[in-house]
Amino acid sequence: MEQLNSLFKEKSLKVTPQRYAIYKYLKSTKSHPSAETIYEDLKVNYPTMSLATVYKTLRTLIEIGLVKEINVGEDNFRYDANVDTHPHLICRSCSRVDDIENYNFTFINEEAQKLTDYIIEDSKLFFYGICPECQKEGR
Amino acid sequence: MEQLNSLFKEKSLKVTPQRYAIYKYLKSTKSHPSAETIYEDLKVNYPTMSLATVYKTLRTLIEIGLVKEINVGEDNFRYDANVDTHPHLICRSCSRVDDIENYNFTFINEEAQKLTDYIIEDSKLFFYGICPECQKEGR
DNA sequence: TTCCGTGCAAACAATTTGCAGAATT
DNA sequence: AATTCTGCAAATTGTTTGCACGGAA
Repeated sequence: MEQLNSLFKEKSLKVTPQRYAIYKYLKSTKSHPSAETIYEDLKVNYPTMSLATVYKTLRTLIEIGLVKEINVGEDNFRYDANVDTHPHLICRSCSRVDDIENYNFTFINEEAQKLTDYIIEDSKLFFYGICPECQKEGR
Repeated sequence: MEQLNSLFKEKSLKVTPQRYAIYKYLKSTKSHPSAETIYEDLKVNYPTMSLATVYKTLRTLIEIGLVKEINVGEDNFRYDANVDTHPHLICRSCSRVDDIENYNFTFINEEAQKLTDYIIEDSKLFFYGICPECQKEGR
């Protein structure tokens, strides 16, 4: 949360309860929720929270680099407060999205840099398959 | 086009001028167009073409595996008739999308497989940076 | 003749925007 | 006190759907 406070001060953005709650929520989960899901979950404790505020806050957090936006092939975006570049696992049966952690994939950026005249700054890597739970269910 | 003809026959789908044109267009370009762009470009020669038909055809082509859908972080999807798994380069200045070809990245699937209990079937890899043209323009 | 596809318009869903009132600095 | 943010509703945009007509098998 210190990151939020100091970065907001620096950019002269206001730390409102809504913004705080949204960022804290994203920091606390690994489920890569959509805006709608964030909204639904926060509404319980923040009954006046509006979906528009969720979207506006997410946009702000993305702009200052505290959140990343991903699209795994659905009709909506998902949000992740883990901004370290890391691969995602997407289950094509239940649509859950997991992280691959503790493994450094950044070498692929360097690998790609050798193959192109682009200046490569970042990458997104998605693996598609079947999660352990769905395998057990025989899906 | 043989792929289209034989696959369509197999699935008892009809090869209409619209479907043929959309697939031929996608096969002929490396620009990863959106549905809207495909529609605009084909309208010149197919004045009765409808955007709904473009969407329906793309859905059909995806289902039989002749086209892949990608989302590079924009508000819409882009379509690619190169269905071999290959990485994409996205310019964060002009939004163009290029391919990385002639390099096999599939080893990352195997690499990821070691790190997870998912059954990994496919992957999507996007590199973000600045394309050569935008570099020249100093963007 | 049957079935499937097209194209129009309407429907839908995700996201953005405008603005008045409210809260933060 | 000044500025920024919230929350509502309306607007916008990308995509899908329903359905009558047309055309291919």
